[in-house]
Amino acid sequence: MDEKHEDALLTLQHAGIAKTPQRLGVLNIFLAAKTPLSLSTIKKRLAAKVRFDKVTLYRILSLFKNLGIIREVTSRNGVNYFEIATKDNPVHPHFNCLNCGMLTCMEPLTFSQSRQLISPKEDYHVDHIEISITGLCAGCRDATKLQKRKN
Amino acid sequence: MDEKHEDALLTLQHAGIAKTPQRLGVLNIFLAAKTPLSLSTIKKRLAAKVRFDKVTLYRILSLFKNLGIIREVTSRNGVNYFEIATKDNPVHPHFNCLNCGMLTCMEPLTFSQSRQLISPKEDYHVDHIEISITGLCAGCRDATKLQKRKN
DNA sequence: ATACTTATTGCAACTTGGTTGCATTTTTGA
DNA sequence: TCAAAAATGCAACCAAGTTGCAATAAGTAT
Ligand SMILES: [Mn+2]
Ligand SMILES: [Mn+2]
Ligand SMILES: [Zn+2]
Ligand SMILES: [Zn+2]
Repeated sequence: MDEKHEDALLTLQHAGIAKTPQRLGVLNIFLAAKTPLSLSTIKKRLAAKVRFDKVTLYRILSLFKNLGIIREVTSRNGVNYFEIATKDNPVHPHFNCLNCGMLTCMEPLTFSQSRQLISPKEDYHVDHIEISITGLCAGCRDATKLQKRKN
Repeated sequence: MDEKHEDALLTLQHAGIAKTPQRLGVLNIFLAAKTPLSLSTIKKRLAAKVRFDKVTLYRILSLFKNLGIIREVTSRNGVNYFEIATKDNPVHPHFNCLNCGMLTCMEPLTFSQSRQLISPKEDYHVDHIEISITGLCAGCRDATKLQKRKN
């Protein structure tokens, strides 16, 4: 039996929701992913596994998000990304390449780092802090250098 | 002559683009705003001033953004917000109330604060760091307390 | 295993946000 | 004031996401 498939089954079982092929498919995609996934990416990968309607995918993502199985990662271009939200994958900053659009996960902040971010005078109840860093990834930066050399 | 109107005129002049009523209208709305504005808010406020088409508004916002007159502020719900990008209004974190959706501007980070956020090993070229904090604003927190007391 | 109940999916229709091409109007600058 | 250039408005279009409901699949008790 597939290792990932087992994890996916357990997750749905623990959440107390039905184990449908579509949900297992989505969950396995997240479990295998190393970066946050856009909706279109999920759609493509899921299509290779199981028959599904776009409405179903929206509902599954919304359900998983509400159950805390996945979390949403906001990005510049308004496209929504998602990633798995397990205990060993706490909230962390993301790097967003302006050129290729790729999102990569960065190391989570330490407690003292995150405390520095909040001005103590602000009397807000903080739920969470999202940090997103934009720039050029290593690949795109090198490509740009080559480009410049050519010109 | 209106003070803000004057600022708006100068901004367009400096950018070297035509001074149309629609652009002046949008600019004055931004100059008067204390928080980032959503598209729908801008639309409403502009409609009270001048006749315009939605296409025009999209084009103006896109133009202003490219010229660096305004900047985009990403938010949780995928709705795009914009704020004026003058020298005395540098990039800064935002607080986003989960209950009422309100976005408020926070103090900009100091250089040492922002440097702490980047793990030195990451070989990315950083363009800018966006910090967005979610939680409950003072008003909504109090309302929640009252709610709880009632129950 | 079967039958019943409940949850989930697929489909179609619709809403909303945003884009494109082009004719009309406005602004600019001579 | 007038011609050239720029910006706007309009209509048509596209894509993303939502809703209601009937068909189907999963859970559950017998
Ligand atoms: Mn991540
Ligand atoms: Mn701000
Ligand atoms: Zn890149
Ligand atoms: Zn609030």
